[in-house]
Amino acid sequence: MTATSPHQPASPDAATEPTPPGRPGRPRSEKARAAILAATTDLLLAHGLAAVSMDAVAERAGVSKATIYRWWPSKELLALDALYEETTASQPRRPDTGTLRGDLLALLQPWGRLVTGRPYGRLIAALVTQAQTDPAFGQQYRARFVEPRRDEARAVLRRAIERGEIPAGTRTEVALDLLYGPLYHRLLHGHQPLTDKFARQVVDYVLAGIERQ
Amino acid sequence: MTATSPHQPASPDAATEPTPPGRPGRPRSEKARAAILAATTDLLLAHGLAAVSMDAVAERAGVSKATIYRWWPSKELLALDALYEETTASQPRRPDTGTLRGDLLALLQPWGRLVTGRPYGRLIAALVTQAQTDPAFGQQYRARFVEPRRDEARAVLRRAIERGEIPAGTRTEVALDLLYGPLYHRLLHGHQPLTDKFARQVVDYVLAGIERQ
Amino acid sequence: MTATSPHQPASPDAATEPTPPGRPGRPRSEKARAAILAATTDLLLAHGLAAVSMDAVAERAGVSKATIYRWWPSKELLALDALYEETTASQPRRPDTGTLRGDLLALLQPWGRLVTGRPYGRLIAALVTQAQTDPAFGQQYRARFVEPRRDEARAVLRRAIERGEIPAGTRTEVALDLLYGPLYHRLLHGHQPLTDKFARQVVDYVLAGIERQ
Amino acid sequence: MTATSPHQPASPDAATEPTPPGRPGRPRSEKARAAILAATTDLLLAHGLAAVSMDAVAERAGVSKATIYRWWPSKELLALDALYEETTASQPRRPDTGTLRGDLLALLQPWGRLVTGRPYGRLIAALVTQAQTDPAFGQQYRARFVEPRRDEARAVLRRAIERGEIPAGTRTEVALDLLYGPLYHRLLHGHQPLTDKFARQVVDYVLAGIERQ
DNA sequence: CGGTAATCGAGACGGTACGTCATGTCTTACA
DNA sequence: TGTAAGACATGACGTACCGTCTCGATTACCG
Repeated sequence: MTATSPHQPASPDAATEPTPPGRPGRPRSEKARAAILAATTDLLLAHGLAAVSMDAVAERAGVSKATIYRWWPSKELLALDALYEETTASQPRRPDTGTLRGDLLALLQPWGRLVTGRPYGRLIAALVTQAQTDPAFGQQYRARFVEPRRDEARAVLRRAIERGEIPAGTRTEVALDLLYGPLYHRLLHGHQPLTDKFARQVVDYVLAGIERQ
Repeated sequence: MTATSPHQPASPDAATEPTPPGRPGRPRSEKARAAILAATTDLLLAHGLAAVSMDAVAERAGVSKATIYRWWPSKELLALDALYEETTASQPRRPDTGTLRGDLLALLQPWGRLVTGRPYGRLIAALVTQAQTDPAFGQQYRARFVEPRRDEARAVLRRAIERGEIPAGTRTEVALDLLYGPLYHRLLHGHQPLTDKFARQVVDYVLAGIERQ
Repeated sequence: MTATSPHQPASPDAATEPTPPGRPGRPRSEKARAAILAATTDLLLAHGLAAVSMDAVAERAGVSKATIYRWWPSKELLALDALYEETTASQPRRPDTGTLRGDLLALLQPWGRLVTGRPYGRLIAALVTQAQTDPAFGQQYRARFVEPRRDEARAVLRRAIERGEIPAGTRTEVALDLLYGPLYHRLLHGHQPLTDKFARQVVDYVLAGIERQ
Repeated sequence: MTATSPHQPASPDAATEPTPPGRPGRPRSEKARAAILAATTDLLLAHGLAAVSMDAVAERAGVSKATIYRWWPSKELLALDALYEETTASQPRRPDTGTLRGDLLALLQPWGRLVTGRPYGRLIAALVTQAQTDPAFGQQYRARFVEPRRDEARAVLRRAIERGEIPAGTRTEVALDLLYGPLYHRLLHGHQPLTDKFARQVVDYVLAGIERQ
């Protein structure tokens, strides 16, 4: 489900281009699309997902509720799109510092800074909550926000194996959870701060674990 | 905030005894208290926190809404109490298997089985979400569900240090996040299953990391 | 369905007293009831039934929509009650002028003045329209606004028969339609004005018809 | 306003010919016109005017909403045209039975059968309602559905005067209301059935009244 | 025969109102 | 004082029409 495909006609995973040309009917208003996403982002970062009501978004965006429902079936998926558009200015990175340690730090530390820099923790928690109840949503959420990070880190680990830096038998999937799990844990539970130093300690723990196995 | 103290009169952290004796007026109905918590637990496990409305709890418990609000200021704190009462049949354990590895497995694996055995993941996500917005609630949540587990694991690590099984300089706080973080990660994000085997792999990774540092 | 009985619990034709005493729960707000009916009457006479939206009534009455729906299932029945309360200050009359002609004029002419004095024609048309679609509503409407007038006129005709003023075999039901039908016709279709003079001409026509049959 | 003239360019009372020839541009689609009226008639007789939404008509007729609005400014005028086309298969009649009573019965009884044979009462009520609010519409409605009947009956009465069957001073306008008023009354209010017998009784009452005056 | 101009289909859009639901507060009568 | 019952203001929900609009495609005429 993306922002640029009506959800009733069920064009699953339609292209993201703003308006497929040469189609009958009035084309979609790019202005409205942008206003809706901007209004959603504002409300999201200011007061959390609970404050995002379709009425509030419609009013703030100067748009009718029907227009929102035409393109997004729920406020959760709307929030997903808004957050995605907001955060994916930062393109997927391909760090290559020459060492595994450098690469992992280049992944984890900027991510930590991003999610602690603005109240994203609140949003991620809300999205995770929704994902528990709505499996389709959960799949969307993971595909956009979780898997890309895991893919990056997995690639980094594989390159280290190819370089002979770590053993070929390394359990990479578990390592991924050991890398991101503690960061999410601190982000969501807040029992301790999520800092660059903490990310470095996590990386060092995991590297030590890898080398000893 | 506990179930047995009216929240308006602000008797912070009042004792949990059912009814302070020798007070004027009609005593609190223990029957109502139990019915409310039972109804909440039922709704919670059946359909998640979103399905817990004060109206629904009142109707199912055969109780008036005012009575619920008399003792719990929000459905979230009500859910917290209900969940606590439900899960704390399982007492805090003091595992002592003789080895650090055995102790950690005795902590993590039963916990993993508990939270995956029933739809607790959904509840934990919802409570974490609420904790992001409401700091007082967050403190309650952590004090009841997060810190006790960390305390147990911290004690286990300390005993291992005293036994000389691991170095005295071990960064125990980080280790705690490396132990529980990955489990929470899989529980909440669901990208991979949370199994006994996974818990064991996590423990082994962390132990290896500890020994190398 | 009356204004003073909740429509869900289905207490058909409950008493009209504002609040049955000695019942548990918060009593109905008489203030809200009056404000709702007043707001409805205002909107009704100013712009017709089409302008009566539940939202508009709620706002104007300073009342929540839920409160309106608790007592009236539709805006049509609300309008019915409002109009009834508005017009039934004028009690059912028992004219007795000594002659049939005088009695009939005493019924028809004031009625004609009432319905032409304010824009009631519009309302009656709207209620009649609703009555066509909703039989239950139609029965309510007739019982409140049509039958009482027919009852009055029927009584007048019967007394004239008892006095020997008109034949015992007079077809009174048809006569009632001949008396009120033309007045409704002019009120609703507006092809000619509904005046006192017209009412008098109708009465004279019908009296002449009665005597010749 | 007729179906065959665009209402914006304001060609008041334009001819009904399908397409004025010798004009630039694509000619009006007769197919669309017929489909729109047919769809409207279907909806009208099946569920009443309230069920006639522009969206519904457009979908059922396989036509775009813009095309409807191009030719009819409101669903009420659309319904008027549809109803007119539907009912004016029955041409204006010129009854001549030789007697006034026969002529009047020849007018009233078929009309009664027509309007009770299908749910026209509902439509007439709805149109009358609209006529109360929109004077221009009211004029259209009367010109098409009310005045023609009155014209017929008026002609019948005048011929009776010329034949010397009734007095020259007969108040014909009032008589017209006495003839049609009761029938409309029963049609719209439904308190008693509108039958041939009732029409006959009305005619007899009025004839008796005429002769006595 | 190409240009002009009116239609038509499709459908997106800003609005308004619908009827329902949950929240948290309140008012009463009873225990 | 505590409780059951239940009325209330508030505000969001998701849907349905309204009347307007912007497209591209079609179909006549007129030069």
